[in-house]
Amino acid sequence: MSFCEKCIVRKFSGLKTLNPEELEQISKNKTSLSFQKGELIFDEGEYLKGVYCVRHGISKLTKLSSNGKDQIIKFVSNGEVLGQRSTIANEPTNLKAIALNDMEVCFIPKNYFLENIKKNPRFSMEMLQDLAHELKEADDVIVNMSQKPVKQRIAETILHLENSFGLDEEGFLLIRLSREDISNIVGTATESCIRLLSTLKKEGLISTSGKRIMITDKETLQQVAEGLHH
Amino acid sequence: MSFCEKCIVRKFSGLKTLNPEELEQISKNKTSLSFQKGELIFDEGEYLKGVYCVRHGISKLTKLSSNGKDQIIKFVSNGEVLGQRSTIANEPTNLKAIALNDMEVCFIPKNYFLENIKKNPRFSMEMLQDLAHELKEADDVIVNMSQKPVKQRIAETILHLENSFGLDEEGFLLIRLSREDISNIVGTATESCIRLLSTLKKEGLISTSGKRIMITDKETLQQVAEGLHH
DNA sequence: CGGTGTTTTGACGTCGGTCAATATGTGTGG
DNA sequence: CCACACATATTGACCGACGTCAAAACACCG
Repeated sequence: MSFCEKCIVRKFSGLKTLNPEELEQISKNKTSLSFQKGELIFDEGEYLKGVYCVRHGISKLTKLSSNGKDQIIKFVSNGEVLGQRSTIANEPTNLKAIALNDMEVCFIPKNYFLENIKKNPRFSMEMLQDLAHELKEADDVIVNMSQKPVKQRIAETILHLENSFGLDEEGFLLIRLSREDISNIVGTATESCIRLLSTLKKEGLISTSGKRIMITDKETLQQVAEGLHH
Repeated sequence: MSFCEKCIVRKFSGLKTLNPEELEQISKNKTSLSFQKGELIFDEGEYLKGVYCVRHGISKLTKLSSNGKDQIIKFVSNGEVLGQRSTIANEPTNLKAIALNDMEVCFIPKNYFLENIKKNPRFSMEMLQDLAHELKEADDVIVNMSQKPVKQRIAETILHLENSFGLDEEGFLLIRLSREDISNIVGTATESCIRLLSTLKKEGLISTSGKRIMITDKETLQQVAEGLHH
C-alpha cells in the first residue's frame, strides 16, 4: 500500500494542485494495479470507470484505422495520467492503451476525479491546461503527418523518443520498440520504415542492434528531421 | 450594439452555461469587430488578449509547415469561439486564423473569460469538454492523415464540409474553398487534389462549377471515403 | 535442433509531387 | 463594354517516394 501524498505522479500531473485532504480522499479510494508487457489496459470504445495514474512503466495509445493498422497516437509513462480525456468528456475511449513493459498504476474512480474538478478551481485549471497542451501537440502531429516525408518523420520520432524517455547506461534509447511500432508512429509500411532506418544507419546518424537504437550524430539527425539535409 | 444574452454564440459554445450576471459583465466589456474576406484575425505565435466569438462568418485555422505550406487544421464558424486554447493555456497561438468570408465577431478580453472559468464550475466543465472533444477530433485526423490515401481524404473532406456547413438553395456546398485550400486540408499538392476531384467528377459522385461543389452520389462517396470502393 | 516470429533485402507497380504549358476566370481601369 | 493583367483551374509528362508481395536472414525459445 502506498500513499498518493508521496507518489511521483504528483510531480508531473495536474494532481499536484490537490490539497492534503483531497489527496487523502483519493488515496483511500484508489486501487493499485499491475499490467504485464503487452497487456491491454483499456480498449477503444470502452467506458472507463476512472483514470489511471502511471507509477511506473510506459504504455502506447493507439487508434485502429480503417486499413487495419493501429496508429500510435502517443505514449503515456511514469507520472502521467491515462484516460483523462474520456473521463472528462464522459465518453467511451477514443484510443486503446497497451502496456509496453511491465507497469504499476493506480486506478482512481471517476467520481473522485470529477469531484475535484468541480470543487478545486486550481485543479480544473490545471486539467484545462493539460488538455490545451495535448491539443497543441496533436495539431503539430497533423502538420507533420500531412506535410513531411517519411524519412523526416522517422528522424523526428527518434529524437522525440530520446527527449521523452532518455537513454540507458550504454547510450541506447531507453524505450524499446519493434519496427512495426515505429512504423505505426510515423504512419508507414513496416518495410519502408526498416529501409529508411538502415539508410540512416549507413549515413552514420544512428546505429541499431536489434530493438536498440542509438543516436550517433544528433546534429545531422536534427537537420534531417527539419528537412534541411539533401 | 448587441447583447450577449441573445447572441447565437450562446446556443453552441460553452458560454451557454454562464448566468445572466456573468453574461452582462461580458456584454459590457466586449467589443464588436468585423473582418473582411481574406483578412488576418491573428497570426501563429501571437499573444492573444482574449477570445473571439464568431457571430457570423467562417474562418480557417492553419499552421505553417516547414515545407512552406499552410496546413488547414480546422474551421471555426457561426456560434463558435476562436482562441480558446491559447487563452486557456496562456500561450501564444499555435495557429493562424484567417477569415474565409466577411465576418462579425465579438472580442472578449482574457480576464473576463478566465474569471468565469475560476468562478463557475459548470462553465469550466464545459470548456474541459470542449477541449476534450477537439482533442478526439484531432486524433481522428492524425489517423486519417497517416493511413488513408488522398482520394479517401478528399471524399471525407467533402462529406465533412457538407456536415459542418450545409448546402445552399441550389444544393452546392455552402462553404466555398479554393482548390489550394482543399489541398491544404487533405495535405497534398494542389494538382493532385484537382486531378482527384475531376476523377470523382467523372465517376459521377460530385459535380463542380468553379468553386462550387455539389455531391451527386452521397452513398458511393461515403464508400470511397471509407475505402470500400475499388 | 526444428518451429515461430521478427528483421532485412529485392523486385515491382502505383500513388502522388514537381515542373511546365494551357485554359479559364476575375477584377481593374479605360 | 472592352482590353489587359493577374490569379486560379486544368491537363500532360515525368519521376521519385512509398506500399505490396515474396523470399531470405536472423533471432528467440521450446
